[in-house]
Amino acid sequence: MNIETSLDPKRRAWLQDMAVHVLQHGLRDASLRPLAKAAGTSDRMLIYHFGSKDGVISALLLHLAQSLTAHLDVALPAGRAETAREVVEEVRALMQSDMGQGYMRLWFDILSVAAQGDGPHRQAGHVLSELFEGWLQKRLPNPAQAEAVLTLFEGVLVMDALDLSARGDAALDLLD
Amino acid sequence: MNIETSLDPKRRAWLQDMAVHVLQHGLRDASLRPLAKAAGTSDRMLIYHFGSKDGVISALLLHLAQSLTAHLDVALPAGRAETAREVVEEVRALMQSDMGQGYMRLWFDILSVAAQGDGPHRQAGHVLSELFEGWLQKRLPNPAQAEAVLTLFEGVLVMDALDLSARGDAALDLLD
DNA sequence: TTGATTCTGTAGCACTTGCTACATAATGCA
DNA sequence: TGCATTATGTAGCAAGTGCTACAGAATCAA
Repeated sequence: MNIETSLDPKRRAWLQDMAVHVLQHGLRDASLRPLAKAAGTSDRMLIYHFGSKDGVISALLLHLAQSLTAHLDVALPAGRAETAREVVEEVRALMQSDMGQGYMRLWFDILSVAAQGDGPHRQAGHVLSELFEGWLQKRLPNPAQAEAVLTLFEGVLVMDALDLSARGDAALDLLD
Repeated sequence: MNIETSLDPKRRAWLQDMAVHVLQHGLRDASLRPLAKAAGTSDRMLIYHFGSKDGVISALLLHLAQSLTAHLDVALPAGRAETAREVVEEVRALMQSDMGQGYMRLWFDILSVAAQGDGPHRQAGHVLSELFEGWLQKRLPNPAQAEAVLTLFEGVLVMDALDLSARGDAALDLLD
């Protein structure tokens, strides 16, 4: 079953392809057959290699979390001196790209399942939050701000998802 | 078909019962047969009276929005002078109740579908946002704060949903 | 070469989904 | 009373769900 061979190149390729599919279509209707089709294999194979659908989704969420941080580091490298507001607005702008929109959909899918009490999705939420908070710490003029900025940014994200960006703009004034 | 007879007592009773069910189980697996069972009728009847599943869900979301504001007004009547932080913390505490948790799950379900571009859910998101923003305006010492406070509160809600309340606490300091 | 283990395709099962066909019962109007 | 509209139950369909059974192919150790 190769339960923990993340280095298996075939699995990596599958995860890569499935990640693309999920970023386009969301986690909500990520069922085995479409996922398998996106990966160029069959549902039978996914079950065989990951044990169950939950196994597939968990591996996929981990892979996506790593992809996101990689993308963030490339798009917005650390080191430039910025105000908290500038940092937030840069990430916010990044989230308007196609890739960003995909991650945003994914994020809300995770939240809605996590809010129902699902363990794996809540854990994925924690991982992503911590990754992003660490990323913020390295770029904020005052790293102690990271928790507050993270929370505020989540709110801004919600507003942007609802096409209510003006509310988010107003909230950014709290950072000055 | 009685397309707009919201006053029809039978429909109102159905919506009431379905709302209870949705607050307990979330919108995510709110399919016709369970909903019909909760309402004491059949899927056949729901389709007949609401036209389609979308018709059922739309009516249900509207009903739930009205219920929420009613609950909020009862639990936290306006008129007492409070700081912005006190207002937020009171609503936040209310959201920890069983009823509040139900609405929170509902809210994230709406967000995750709205983020995929679904019209009716996005509209429901707007309605709920505006209702809540108006509710905030009537209670904040400075009503102009409402937009920023709304955004911040959404972020706090996300953190609480992930059991990361400490992050939310840190963000509340921004209000002082 | 043999034998065991790992892989992969084809079918299919039991279930849930939204929705429809059809027949029947209830209801209001003439 | 007769008729037409409305209302409701029973069955079922086509599609999609996660997952399994079974058979055959590939691979590797002996």
